Amino acid sequence: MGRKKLKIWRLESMKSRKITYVKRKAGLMKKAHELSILCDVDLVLLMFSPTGSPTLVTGEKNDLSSVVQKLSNMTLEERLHR
Amino acid sequence: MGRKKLKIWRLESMKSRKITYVKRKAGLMKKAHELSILCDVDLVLLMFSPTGSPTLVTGEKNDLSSVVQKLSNMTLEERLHR
DNA sequence: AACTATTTATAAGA
DNA sequence: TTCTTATAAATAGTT
Repeated sequence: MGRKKLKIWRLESMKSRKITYVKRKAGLMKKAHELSILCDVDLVLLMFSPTGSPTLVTGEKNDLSSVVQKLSNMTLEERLHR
Repeated sequence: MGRKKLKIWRLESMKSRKITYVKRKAGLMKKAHELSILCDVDLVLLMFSPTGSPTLVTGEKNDLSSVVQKLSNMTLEERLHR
């Protein structure tokens, strides 16, 4: 989107990275939330701004630790069967 | 996007949820990866399909546990100062 | 912080 | 179920 096609590599200036982060973070949060609602799935999105400020998005049902735990358990189970 | 505007609430049929999950998951993963590259930030995206299959996306530098740990530490620090 | 030209994602359909 | 395409949505550069 936008006036010109953007190449996906690290933006040179910190100023650009901050501006782009704010814009794209909003879009990503919206998309993550929509996916969790539409498809009724557990989801966690954790990101840190260029200055280190954290943002956490989770679906309706579960918090960060329980979802991470869910993955840990599953990975463990899968390991037992492979 | 798409031929018609979609209302954001739980899709009725499991079939729809599965189809929509596959499509939107791909978009969300792409966006998450782009954000981490463009803005050079740590990021974790963890989601489960309607049938429970997990997908994990992380930025280049960090894995799931280190990023979750980073948040834990930060939250702890912030609590100490509030 | 708001605008808008343009790119990108995707809901339906094939 | 993979591909197409009309349309909605996101956003890069601008103001």
